Amino acid sequence: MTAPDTRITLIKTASRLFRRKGYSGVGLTEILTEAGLPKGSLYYHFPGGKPELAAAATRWAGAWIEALVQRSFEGAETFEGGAQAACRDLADTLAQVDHIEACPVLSVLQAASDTPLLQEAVQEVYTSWTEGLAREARRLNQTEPDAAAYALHIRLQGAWVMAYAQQSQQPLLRLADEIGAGIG
Amino acid sequence: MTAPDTRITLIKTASRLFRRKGYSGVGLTEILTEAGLPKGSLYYHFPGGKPELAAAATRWAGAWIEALVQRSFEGAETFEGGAQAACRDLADTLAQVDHIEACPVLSVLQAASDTPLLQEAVQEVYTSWTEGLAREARRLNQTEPDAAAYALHIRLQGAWVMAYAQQSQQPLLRLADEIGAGIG
DNA sequence: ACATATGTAGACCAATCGGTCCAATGAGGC
DNA sequence: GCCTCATTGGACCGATTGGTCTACATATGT
Repeated sequence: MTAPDTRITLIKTASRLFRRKGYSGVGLTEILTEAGLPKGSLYYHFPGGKPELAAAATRWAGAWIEALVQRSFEGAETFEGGAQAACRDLADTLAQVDHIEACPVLSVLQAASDTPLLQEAVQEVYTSWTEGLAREARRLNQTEPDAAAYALHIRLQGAWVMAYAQQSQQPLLRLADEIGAGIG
Repeated sequence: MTAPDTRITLIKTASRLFRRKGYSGVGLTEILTEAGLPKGSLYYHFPGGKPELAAAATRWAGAWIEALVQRSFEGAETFEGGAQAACRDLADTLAQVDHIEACPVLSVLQAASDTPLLQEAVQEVYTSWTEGLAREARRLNQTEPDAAAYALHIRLQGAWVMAYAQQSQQPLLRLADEIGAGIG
């Protein structure tokens, strides 16, 4: 396996497992077994160990979701329309496997309180999401684009939590409907 | 220490630690040390071990938050007013200590995927919250009370996540303002 | 052909994990 | 005084934790 492949394999595997059991719920051995790699590779690519791997996984997953949302907004002509599309695309993506997975960033958040590296990574991703949404809001001539972006971010977060807890895409679809109906 | 005291001490201590580090991030030894109790007591009161303790802690914390929100709604004359009060009361409660703590139910959620006892407890609490809010919505003659309750629940969840990530009560206060301004 | 650098492979470590088990304690009924 | 039963105290267990260290494979440049 070539070097860059090993790195990205570790990141993807770690991210997937963190989403299922949370940062502290996954051991290095489990990650390495699933990735089919020895411990030496991990500590070669991530000398900082588990926290550094998790920070990289958080940023990688964060960028992936941001790209997904941005794609949803591409065809939209209003901010509301884009927001609805984002909710539905996210719902569909989550429903592609039998188990609804948690937000990869959230799944790592509760371990961030005593891991500065993770704290930084999470805040960076969240900030980037809000800014990305605000950019779309401005592009679509939304009044108060920053407030609208922030509000949407929060609702997506909340709906995803509920979707994960209930193991159903319904909360996200319901959010899309609410946005369409203009429910505050 | 009398029997009921021991039980509630364990629940409170566990809930507090789970909020900081998540279910998997806290060991039984840490809980017992903080509680000043031996292992025998834990397995006497919670024969099911850590999962059973966590389920009890989730329900206890869930009821506590539900009571807080209900109190916020008591003086309200509109659903929006009650929602604003709930956001602000929650923000104030979280700001009473230097560190903004996570939602106790959320802090246990990511461990629920392979722990049926926890899965049940979390779903029970979330359902109870939504129903409680819906009751207030009906009392205050909100049109579509169920939808309004669900929407508020989701926004509170999301805002709390952001508040925890940013270690600031601002997201919750901002949500209160949005509700007042009628931003969708 | 040889030296060097880049990764991989995995044995090994102390510390901690959740859990089990039983002896000691102490209050209440008789 | 004694018996009983609820509860506490804590030693102990095998498994797993994150992390370290060294030996080895492979590729590349000369």
